[in-house]
Amino acid sequence: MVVSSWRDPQEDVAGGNPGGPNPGAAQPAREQQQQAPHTPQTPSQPGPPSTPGAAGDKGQQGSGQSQQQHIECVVCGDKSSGKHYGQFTCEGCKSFFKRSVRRNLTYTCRANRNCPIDQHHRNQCQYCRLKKCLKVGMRREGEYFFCAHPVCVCGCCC
Amino acid sequence: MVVSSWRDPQEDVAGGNPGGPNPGAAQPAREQQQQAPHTPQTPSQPGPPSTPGAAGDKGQQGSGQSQQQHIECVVCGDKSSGKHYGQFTCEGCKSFFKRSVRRNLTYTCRANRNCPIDQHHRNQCQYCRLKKCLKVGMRREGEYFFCAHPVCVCGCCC
DNA sequence: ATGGGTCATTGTTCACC
DNA sequence: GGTGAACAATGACCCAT
Repeated sequence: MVVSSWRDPQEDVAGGNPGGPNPGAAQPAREQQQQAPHTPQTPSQPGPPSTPGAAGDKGQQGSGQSQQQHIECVVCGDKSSGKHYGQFTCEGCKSFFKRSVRRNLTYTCRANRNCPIDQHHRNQCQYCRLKKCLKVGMRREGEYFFCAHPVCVCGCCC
Repeated sequence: MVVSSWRDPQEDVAGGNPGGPNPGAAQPAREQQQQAPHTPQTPSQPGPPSTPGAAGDKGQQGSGQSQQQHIECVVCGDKSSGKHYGQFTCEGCKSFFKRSVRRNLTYTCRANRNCPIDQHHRNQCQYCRLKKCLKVGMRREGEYFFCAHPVCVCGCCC
């Protein structure tokens, strides 16, 4: 099923690079960490306007809906697995926030602290990722309950 | 390690002070200890067996031994430390493949492009080693590289 | 439904050659 | 300058409540 990417052995080895959309010389020393998830799946981009962070409704599918709503992670836009620490986030951002908060981790941005945080860049700057987690309203356990607002205006929790 | 002289117009991220000119302390304190040594245990991959005839040939549970199964690297036959880039490989071939692919390295065989690749000869011809890596099905698909854009527009990494 | 744990897998580092 | 063992981070999956 695989192995189809290998070409003529007479050719250059690196020429048969499987999916190297990165022509040119080697990258500078900027090899930040990236992650290859176990099951790389399409991010299913056509997300409905879930208006993350704006509506605190929990009734996303309260009734017997069998079809699952596609809710985006408000941090990186990946597929959300539910509400975590106050916001709809993916498993990755959930775990990242959990680790960061529980261990009081401190990060440093090597750029200008405005790195884009999306599904493909979220692991490249921990500082900016945590910054965005806090910006969108993620809160550690017990601080806020059932409030999806980045800045609470409903008075239900803070 | 540049741009360390800028000031922070924003709020702190982790509660601590990450803004200090401390480019070396990007990584958090290391204290996690649960990381057991790599014991290649039976992968509970729900997906289809990616290596039908290459990797799982160790008869690993024939007697239900609690001792760790010895899984060979499908490239060189050394001891595998788990599945890497789609196949069971050793740490050496894992790192070699990563370096080769990430940096688009080009190698040249000085012989006839059929050098034997085993544990003791794997470093003698990079061309044939990478050739075998690809032949056995190693791939970097699903890996998140710098960005998904053909031409990076994010400016943070490329 | 959501916080927390697990752990396979990837990324990073750096003696060593 | 390449290699690879050791270390660290990530996130999909599972469980408890």
